[in-house]
Amino acid sequence: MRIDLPGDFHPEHLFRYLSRSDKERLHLVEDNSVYKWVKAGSNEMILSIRFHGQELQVANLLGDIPPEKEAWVQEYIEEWWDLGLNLDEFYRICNADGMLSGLLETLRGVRIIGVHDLFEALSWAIVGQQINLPFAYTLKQRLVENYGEAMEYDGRVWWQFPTPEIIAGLKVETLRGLALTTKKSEYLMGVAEEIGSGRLRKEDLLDDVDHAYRRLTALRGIGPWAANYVLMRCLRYTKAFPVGDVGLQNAVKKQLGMDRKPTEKELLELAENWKGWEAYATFYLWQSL
DNA sequence: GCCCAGGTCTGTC
DNA sequence: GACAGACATGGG
Repeated sequence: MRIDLPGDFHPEHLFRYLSRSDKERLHLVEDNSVYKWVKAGSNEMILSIRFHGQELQVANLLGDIPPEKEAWVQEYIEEWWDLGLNLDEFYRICNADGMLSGLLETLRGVRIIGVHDLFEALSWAIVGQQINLPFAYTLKQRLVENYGEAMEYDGRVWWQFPTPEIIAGLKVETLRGLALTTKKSEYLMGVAEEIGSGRLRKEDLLDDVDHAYRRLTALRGIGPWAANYVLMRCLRYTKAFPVGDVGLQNAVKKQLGMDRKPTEKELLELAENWKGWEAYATFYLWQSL
């Protein structure tokens, strides 16, 4: 099947982002294609997504894509790469902003790469707090390879992120053994329990960003940064804004040639120009590093 | 060895 | 509400 791409889409940005760690186990980038093992209800597929001009050619390595699942596949990919969003308003904001206008020259067309699964997004936010990104990927790899489901196909091992049920059933000491801190282990298991029990569901967070923020920050281990990170990457609110993010701070420091990181107050002042598109501004600034 | 890393919680004032 | 200290480990 085929999926049309937005006119300004540049796959090299996507490839760069998806390839940024060799510890990533949840998708594979090779040649001109992206591969991912997905479950659509009772159907399992290894999607092969190939870039061909302004369209994607999508296939299933495990067989055909069932006709009744085509819409699911299209929606899955469009949500993953935010293909359905019109960025014209964001571009106008960039062009009117001294700092962002420069970024637009190289990044135009870049879209926020999403994380479908709420548990995975929250886990990544918890794991990645206050550590460098390479180490965060190491921890994620350990979680996936120890507690995720594996499948062998075509001489490779394909992985699913661990389910909340599995993680909730572990012991703190076990997760400590992966080099997670005691606190992070507790946070992870708490979130796993909350989602696994059905008390926290992604679909309940999609309508109202303020409600979603309150619900997320009520979880132990999820503070303002992590909540906004999840609002941005998983729930796709374009106004989510992880102000406390050190990557964002470093990007602004670099763009403005500052000799120190900007304060939160300074960031909020800059963001006055980005109303409604703070998440995209943040993502573009991340990409500028 | 030192500083920093895609922060959050807890206790104190 | 503001602020300091603890958390704990890896990367540069």
